[in-house]
Amino acid sequence: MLLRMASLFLRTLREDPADADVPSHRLLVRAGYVRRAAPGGYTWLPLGVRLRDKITSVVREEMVAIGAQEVSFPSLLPRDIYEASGRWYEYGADIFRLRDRRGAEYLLGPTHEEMFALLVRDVYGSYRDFPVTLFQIGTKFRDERRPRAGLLRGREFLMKDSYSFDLDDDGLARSYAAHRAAYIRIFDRLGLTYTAVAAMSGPMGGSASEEFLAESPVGEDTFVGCTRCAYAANTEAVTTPAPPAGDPHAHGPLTAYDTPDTPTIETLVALANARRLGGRADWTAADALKNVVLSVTQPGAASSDLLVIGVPGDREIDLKRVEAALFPAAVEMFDDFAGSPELVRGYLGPQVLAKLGVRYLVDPRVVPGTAWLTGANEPGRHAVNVVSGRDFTPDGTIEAAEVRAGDPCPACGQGELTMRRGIEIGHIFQLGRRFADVFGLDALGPDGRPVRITMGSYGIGISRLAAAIAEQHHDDRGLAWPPLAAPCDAHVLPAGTGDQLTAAVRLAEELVARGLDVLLDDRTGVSAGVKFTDAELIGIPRAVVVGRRLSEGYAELRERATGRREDVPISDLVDHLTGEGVAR
RNA sequence: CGGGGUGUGGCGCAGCUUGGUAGCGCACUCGCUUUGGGAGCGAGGGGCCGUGGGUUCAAAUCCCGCCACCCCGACCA
Repeated sequence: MLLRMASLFLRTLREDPADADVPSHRLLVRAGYVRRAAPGGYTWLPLGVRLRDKITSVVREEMVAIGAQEVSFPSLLPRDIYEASGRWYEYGADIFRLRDRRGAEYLLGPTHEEMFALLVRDVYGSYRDFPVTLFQIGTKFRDERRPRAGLLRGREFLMKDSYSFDLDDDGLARSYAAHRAAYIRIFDRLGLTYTAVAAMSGPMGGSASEEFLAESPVGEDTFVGCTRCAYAANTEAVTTPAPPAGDPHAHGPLTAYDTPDTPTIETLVALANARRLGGRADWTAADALKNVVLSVTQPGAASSDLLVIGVPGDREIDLKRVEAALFPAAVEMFDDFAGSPELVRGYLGPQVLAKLGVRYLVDPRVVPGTAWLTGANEPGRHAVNVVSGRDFTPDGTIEAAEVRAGDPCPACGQGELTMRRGIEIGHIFQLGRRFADVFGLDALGPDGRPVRITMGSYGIGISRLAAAIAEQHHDDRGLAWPPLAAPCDAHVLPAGTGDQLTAAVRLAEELVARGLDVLLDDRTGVSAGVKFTDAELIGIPRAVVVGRRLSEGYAELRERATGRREDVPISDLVDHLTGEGVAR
């Protein structure tokens, strides 16, 4: 199709919008793709709609290619369905809720597992019907705490979500693998640099789970890779290798010392070395056991429980990892020490927790037989030789400590972990039977007995994908779309006062007749320089400048991404642009 | 939700300290010139200064509340 800039609803901005910080947001607004319309909500302008449609087409093609069938659900959903699955509460404040005129409660769908499970239950009943995979492409709503970075994190966004329904675990594994392969094709075709990492499954529950992260300095996810093997994981999913356990009775007796004014690990270690506590002067933060008090609230619960987590003193607690480990509970740092005098802030040790009935979880490095320097549960006192398995017994282990670059790889044990940042563009996981159990999603088996269906759930944030592509494909002049994401295949722009416009229109029409989408800069009274800068800002992969060599029968072909320029006979241009050069 | 910052024509900003009828650049309209790298000259249109209250003869400017946005920390496609 032909887009004529003389009439296109578009106004490019010469300056960066003040509220845009990340490149994708800045450039998408400046180049006239989107405009902010509401907190976390964006208006898509004609160029943006075309961009979105191109990306959507690639996603749709690959979903159809693995046999998925497209449906479309409403966004306005009744409360009871989400109450049945428990997510009315689990999602908490992240859900948009509203009432109709009769007071009935609704939500704006943040994702649609429940609806798909119910749909399949209501339509299909026989084992012969399965497996089946359905998907939709539609608007999702989440009341994000902090929408940011334009399209990267909105409260209303476009998402492709699909769901597989299988009779058994092997089938689910096959559906999952098919989606994984489809996602790889989608992100490859859209020109993204990305990594699939092991992930926690988040609010949907379930087991096997991977996130696709597009590498970007503005990404919100930190993930790790290994220097020696192919291991990659979200930091929340990183596991800590445990050292071998030792003999709890091979240590000297627990001894408490006065350690005034040592509420932090730093001050404690300094004092322990200065006074040679336990007869040694080589204490480090890693010898101390840091005990952090958290307040844990189960979804829908009115009150919260105390939880103490013990980690080596040289590590911080990573609350994101704790929340992932304790999901769906909400976790906060506990700060009401005044109201709980038995918990001595700065001098807390695990020795008393069992007596107090407080749950105690430890880092996997705190194995039985390890001896620690830790609080003595009195202001200004610490104890040495506090031994796990002798002086305290944890209720279990938890991945709560921060992950650091240089940590050993949990997969190969040889390499070290490195940290990178990425934008989550896709998430796939094996849900299992959680929703099928809730809604009684069964198929009648060949033996006449019901078989519980197992589900997979797979998402791609399409509007976020547009931003992620922009993040990876731009320069200081503007956007530079990969061919399959670009709103048009070619940008034709006349530069000159003579017959260039006529020739450019003719060329554009020929290209359109050959199936290309063409952006034609037929604006009059606009200097060539303006057209060039706008073209570079908008970022169509290839531009044809019909200019000063028109009289010789030549036009200039420009490649946006590389900056390559070449004079080509106009008679050859159509073949040039429609030929094998255009990746489909 | 905690910390920091900002709200003035469509966009980017000045004006606020020291109250006195709102200004610059871009964009937009008209005319002439210009036309391969964000053109020049001239003439124009457009703003209840985020919002509500207060102080004052008088508030963009001072005071209080609220709202929104951006950045940094706790969640997710």
